[in-house]
Amino acid sequence: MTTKALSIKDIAKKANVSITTVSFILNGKAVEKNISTAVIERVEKIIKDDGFKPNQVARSLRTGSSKIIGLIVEDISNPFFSAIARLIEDKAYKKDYKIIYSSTENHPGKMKELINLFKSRQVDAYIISPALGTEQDIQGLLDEHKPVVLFDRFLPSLDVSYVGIDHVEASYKATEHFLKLKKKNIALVTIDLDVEQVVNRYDGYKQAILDYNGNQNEALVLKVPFGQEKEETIAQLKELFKEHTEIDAVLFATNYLAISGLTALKEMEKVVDADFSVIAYDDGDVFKLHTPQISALGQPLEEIAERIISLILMQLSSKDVLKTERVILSGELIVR
Amino acid sequence: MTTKALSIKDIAKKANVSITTVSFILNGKAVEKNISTAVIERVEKIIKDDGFKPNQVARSLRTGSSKIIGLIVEDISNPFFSAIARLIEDKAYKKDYKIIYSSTENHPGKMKELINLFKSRQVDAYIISPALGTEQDIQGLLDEHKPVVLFDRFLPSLDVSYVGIDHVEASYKATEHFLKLKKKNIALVTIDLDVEQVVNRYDGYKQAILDYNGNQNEALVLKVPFGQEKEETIAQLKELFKEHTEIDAVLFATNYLAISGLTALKEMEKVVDADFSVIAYDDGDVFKLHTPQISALGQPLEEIAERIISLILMQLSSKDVLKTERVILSGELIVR
DNA sequence: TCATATTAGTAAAACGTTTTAGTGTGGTGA
DNA sequence: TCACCACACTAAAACGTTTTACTAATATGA
Repeated sequence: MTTKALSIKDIAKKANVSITTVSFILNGKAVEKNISTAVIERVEKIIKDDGFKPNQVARSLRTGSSKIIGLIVEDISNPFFSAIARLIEDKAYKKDYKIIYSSTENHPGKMKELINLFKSRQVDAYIISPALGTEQDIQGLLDEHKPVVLFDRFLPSLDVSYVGIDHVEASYKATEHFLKLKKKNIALVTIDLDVEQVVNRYDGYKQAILDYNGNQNEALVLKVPFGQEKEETIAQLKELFKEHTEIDAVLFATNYLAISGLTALKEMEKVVDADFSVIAYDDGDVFKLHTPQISALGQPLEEIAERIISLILMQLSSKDVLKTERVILSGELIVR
Repeated sequence: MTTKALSIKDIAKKANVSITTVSFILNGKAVEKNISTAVIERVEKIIKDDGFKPNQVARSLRTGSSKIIGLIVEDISNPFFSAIARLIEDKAYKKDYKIIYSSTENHPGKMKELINLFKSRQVDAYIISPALGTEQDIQGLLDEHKPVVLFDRFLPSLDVSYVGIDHVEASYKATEHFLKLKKKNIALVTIDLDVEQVVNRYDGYKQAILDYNGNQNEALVLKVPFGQEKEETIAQLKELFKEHTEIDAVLFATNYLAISGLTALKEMEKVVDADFSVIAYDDGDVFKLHTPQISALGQPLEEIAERIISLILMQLSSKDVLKTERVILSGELIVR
């Protein structure tokens, strides 16, 4: 039963033509290369009847390209990333590209390893949600003129294409919403990381309070250490809410912080209501089904995926290096 | 800046040895092949200093294996699958295997396409959560003696390894829990699909009611059409709950059905409480944070991933075809 | 001293494609 | 009739490895 896979040679033999001819036909170069329609049809019939599929590995070796796009995210099991992955995969598939992915798991060395691994597999393009300190690794790809698109997180020191949302605007909108509801003591729960998209969320929050002459109080800004255990975060949050009973609104800067926050509140038996409002970054079933429903800053997942893929495909289909493009989309405040 | 990647030839030239020698060293066959330690050290130093990484594509072409495992699921953005994917990826990575994945999206033809694509990429092994009607495709892989492990869903007609949980037992446990709480009218919300793991959930439910002399009522079993739009499902559920006000407990047979169910209840303003209990299949933050908290049948994700990978690796490392193994784990009823 | 082992390596084929540089035939124009 | 071109196709190199079969030199045993 173990039949060795057919090769182009078998097809050539069967059709009584050369390997070259079969290859031309396979690659749609038949007319251009003056292959007669009779031969084309004969060969195509055999290919179809025998179900011959060219060996992509050999093809990659020869052409240097693989029709594979590498996707590197921090954690594929984060709903935001898995949703994006699914959408990207779907769109890429339609253009005959496959996705090979990996999670970096906040492990600093892993990015370099992954990039090397992907390179040795002759991956054609890279879609990366970059961790801190991976600038050089990504610059390496750019130096080799590989198509690269960053998303979700941006590295300002790199001249590279990017798709993401305007985090200043998004957290401004959320904070503004609180202020219009006459909230006086708005807390921000964010992470302790000096990267653009985190800083931006903080900036939008601060700017809104400033513009509305709100109550500025650094004590209400909690910066959770990056990568900290969930239990620890919950404990910290409980303390915040206990110490600062004046808090009447909280903006959580990531979806998992919001989940930890809601867990903390639940454990404290503190309810979310008109006197204590919450907005979460990224939307999800958890927030929709929560009692009461939780307002959220939704990211336009479909559009993010669409833009990423079209940037990648443009670079892939162009002979020369295109100039980088930064796509900044708007988050949507979903008031519940 | 565009430096062509180094090849084994460059290393050989630089070290003044043959390509063969470098290859032997790279593959740890140096001593076996009587290469002197002096040469080994010299070559290894050059490899390290120059950061040479062998081209995996060429290696695959020659050896016929790729160090890639294909993962095929219905939808990577389903939290159950993305959680498993993450765990599998992590464990595979440690053994130097990478994952290439795809979602079949309930599209019947896509499985065959994907398998062909993966074959043409010389994927070494397959981890599949099979959709209905894909028996022949998977049998094709078995015929070629490719390592295959199914998970989550099983295809009884195939002699293939499998990792999953005992769904009869799980839904029995859930239903039994309801019965011990003196529930009289226990509804089951499941999907209208004639596959083992779905039928099993139904069987466990029925058996428990039988064993406890409970109230058997087919009208309380809702079989939602597979692949139906969420809105439609919610409407159906509302109708069920409206028509049958006697229902005092509901077991949802999948996580997304539970989410639709909770949404329906929320929209009807019907609360989950002592008089109306709910158990969801698969655990998640949604259920933990729900008010009240929702009991769930948790699957041992870590162990499932562990078992899948170890089955795959065993098959991969064995010369001959191993006999198939079916690993049936227990789901855990998390009472909240 | 001669045959034989052992040591330390290498040349070349093979994996399955793509692509460059041909080849041989028949037709056309002058 | 000769030069040239279009047409229809092909031989062989190349991509970067692994692996088989070999060589040449030295060591060993009788």
